[in-house]
Amino acid sequence: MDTRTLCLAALLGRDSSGYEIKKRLDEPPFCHFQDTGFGSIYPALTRLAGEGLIEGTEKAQEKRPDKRVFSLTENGRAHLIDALMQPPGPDRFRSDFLFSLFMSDLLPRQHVLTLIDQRIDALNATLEAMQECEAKVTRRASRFVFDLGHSFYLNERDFLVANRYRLEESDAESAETGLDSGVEHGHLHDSLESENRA
Amino acid sequence: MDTRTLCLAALLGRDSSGYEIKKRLDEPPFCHFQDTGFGSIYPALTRLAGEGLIEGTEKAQEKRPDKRVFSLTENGRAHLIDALMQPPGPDRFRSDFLFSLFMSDLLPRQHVLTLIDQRIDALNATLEAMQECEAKVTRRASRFVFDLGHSFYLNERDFLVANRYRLEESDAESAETGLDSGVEHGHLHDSLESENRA
DNA sequence: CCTGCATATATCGAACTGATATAATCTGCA
DNA sequence: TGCAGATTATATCAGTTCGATATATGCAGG
Repeated sequence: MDTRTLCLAALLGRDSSGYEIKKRLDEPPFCHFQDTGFGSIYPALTRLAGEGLIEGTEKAQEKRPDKRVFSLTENGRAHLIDALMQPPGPDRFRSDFLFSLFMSDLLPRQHVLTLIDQRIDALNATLEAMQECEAKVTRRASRFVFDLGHSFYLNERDFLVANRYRLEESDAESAETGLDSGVEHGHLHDSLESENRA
Repeated sequence: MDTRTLCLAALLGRDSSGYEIKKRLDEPPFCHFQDTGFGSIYPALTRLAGEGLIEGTEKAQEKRPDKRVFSLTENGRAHLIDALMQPPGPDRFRSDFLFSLFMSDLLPRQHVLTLIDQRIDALNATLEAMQECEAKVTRRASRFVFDLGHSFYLNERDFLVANRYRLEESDAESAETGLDSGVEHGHLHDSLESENRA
C-alpha cells in the first residue's frame, strides 16, 4: 500500500503529526506488514493536504519544535475506504538473510551458522516482546493480524531450530554447480500473484 | 539486496542475458525472497559491465532480437562474496492483504471473508505447485530455502483456515474506536532490526 | 557538564517500481 | 490460412520510495 493511504489509515482514530504517524507505523501490528520512512511520510502529508484529504493545523509548542497536526477529512475517509476495497496487490517480501542462506555454498560454514544463530536470537527477542504486550491488543482486527504475525515468527524460529543441522556439515556435492535454483520449469511463480490481481 | 548483487548471483552458474536473469529471478526459490523488474535489471547490468564486474558480448541471433549475454568476472565473483559477508539488512515485508484485514472494521463483512477465501485458494495453488517441483530442488542451500518458503505458505494457510471464523460475525464493540493498534508502548519494533544491523 | 536519546520537520540523491514502447517469432485455434 | 495472443528481447521514463543527513531543542544519566 502506498504511503499516502498508510497515512490516511494512521489518522483514522486520532489526529497526529508526521512524527507521531511514523512512530505508530513502527509499532506492531502495523510494522508486521509495512515499512515507511520520513522521506515518504512528510511529502505524502503535504500532498494529501493539497488534495483536501487531510487538514493540517500548525501548532506552536512551548518547549518543542512546532508541530503540524493533521486530521482526516470526510473525503479522506472515503478515499481510504475506496483504496481498501480495491483488490490487494501481491505481497512483497525481500530478505537479505534468506538470500545469504541461498548462497551459502560460497560462504564459510561457520559464518552461515552464526547468521542462523543470530536470526534465532532475534526471533526469540521479537516473540518475547510480543508476548509481553499481547494483552494490550484488543481490537478484533488488530488481534487477528497480531496473531498471524506471531505465528509467522514462531514458524520461522521453529524451522531454523529444527533444520539448522542441515547446514552444519560442508556439502561436498554442490560446491560449484552454480545457481541451479533446482527448478527447471517453475510454473508457480504467478499463482499467488494472478489470483490477487485478478 | 540491491539489484546489482542479485544479478551477480544470477550469473554465478550460467552466462545469461537480462531477459534470462529476470526469468530466473521470477522462479522459486529466488522469488521467495526478492522481486525485481526489467527497469532495475537492465541499468544494473550496464553499470556492472562498466565497473568490470561482468563482461557482456553482443550476440546476434537469426530469428530473435539481439541478445547481450553477460558472464561474471573474477572481480564480480569477489564482489558478490564480499556483499554476502556483510551483515544482512532487515527483512522487508509489505502486504496489502494484511493491511486490508487490519482495517477490516471499515469494510463490508462479506468483502473481508471473500478476501480471505481468495487468499486461501491462492496459497493452496502455490503449495500444490511447489509440491510438484519439489523433487527437482536438489542443491542443499536451495532446498533449505525452498523448504522454509513452503513452511511459510503452509503456516499462513493453516492460520487463515483455523481463524477465519473470528471475522465471520460483525464486531459490535470496536466499530469506531479508531486505529487503536492495541499497543500503547511497543518496544519490540527494533529487536529484529537492531540484531541484524548490529 | 556533556553525551546521547527523544521530539519534530525536512530535503536530497540514489535506487526501485510499474507502465509503456518496439519488434519479431512462435503457438494455438477456428 | 489467418490472426490473436504469448514469448523472446531490450530499453526508457515518470513517479515513488529509501536511507542518510541537516537542524534545533529538551531531558535524563553518568
